[in-house]
Amino acid sequence: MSKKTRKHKRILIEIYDTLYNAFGPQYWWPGETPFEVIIGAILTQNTSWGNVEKAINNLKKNRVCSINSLYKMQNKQLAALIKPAGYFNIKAKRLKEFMNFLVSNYRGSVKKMRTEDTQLLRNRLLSVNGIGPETADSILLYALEKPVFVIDAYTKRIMQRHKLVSDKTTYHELQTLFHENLPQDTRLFNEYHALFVKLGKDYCKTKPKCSECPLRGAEVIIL
DNA sequence: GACCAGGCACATC
DNA sequence: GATGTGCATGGT
Repeated sequence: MSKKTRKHKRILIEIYDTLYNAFGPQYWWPGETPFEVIIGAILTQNTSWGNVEKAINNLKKNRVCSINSLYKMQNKQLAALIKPAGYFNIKAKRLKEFMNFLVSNYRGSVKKMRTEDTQLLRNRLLSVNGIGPETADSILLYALEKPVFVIDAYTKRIMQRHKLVSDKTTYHELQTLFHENLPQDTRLFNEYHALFVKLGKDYCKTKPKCSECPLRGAEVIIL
């Protein structure tokens, strides 16, 4: 192992330890079932989680938070129920696209989907209209418990602000960094990403609060 | 009232 | 390949 690689590993673990010590376990994903996690992953695209919860509660109140119900439901009706999550027309379509995918490829069974090879499944998810890299990886990690590191706006922003990666780093490059320098551990990837979001929400928004940030001082390491 | 939030697809150059 | 735009609600 090269000196540089060892450094990367050390820094990524240090960041994790720092965040974990500061915030403790985050108990992610906030969802009761794998299916609900998937719904949330699609609804939370560019949207605050509070609004997503409202939308999911609407589905539950109307007893339609299931594959069968959503598969059969009209786009228009679904859009009305998920309205609080924003982009409701496009998200209704995306949810239905996923239901079609699940029914036609895995007989509507999340469990069956889970037995699919991870790389293959990721590619198939990406081919579904409305599922991009982050949504696919959120589904793989949080709904299906595959060791896949999720990169989101917070992850990118935090890593860039601390000069841990360049401004032009792509989703794939950033993900590869975590995959190559951490043990392939679902629990670790789960907690790590959740901690990034916690840090992002509390300290690393567009207007950062750097003076109180647990990661202050970790600014000058370039990977 | 502006700005932002746990993206993605599509158009255009 | 890079860059711009539409999608939309609810909280700060």
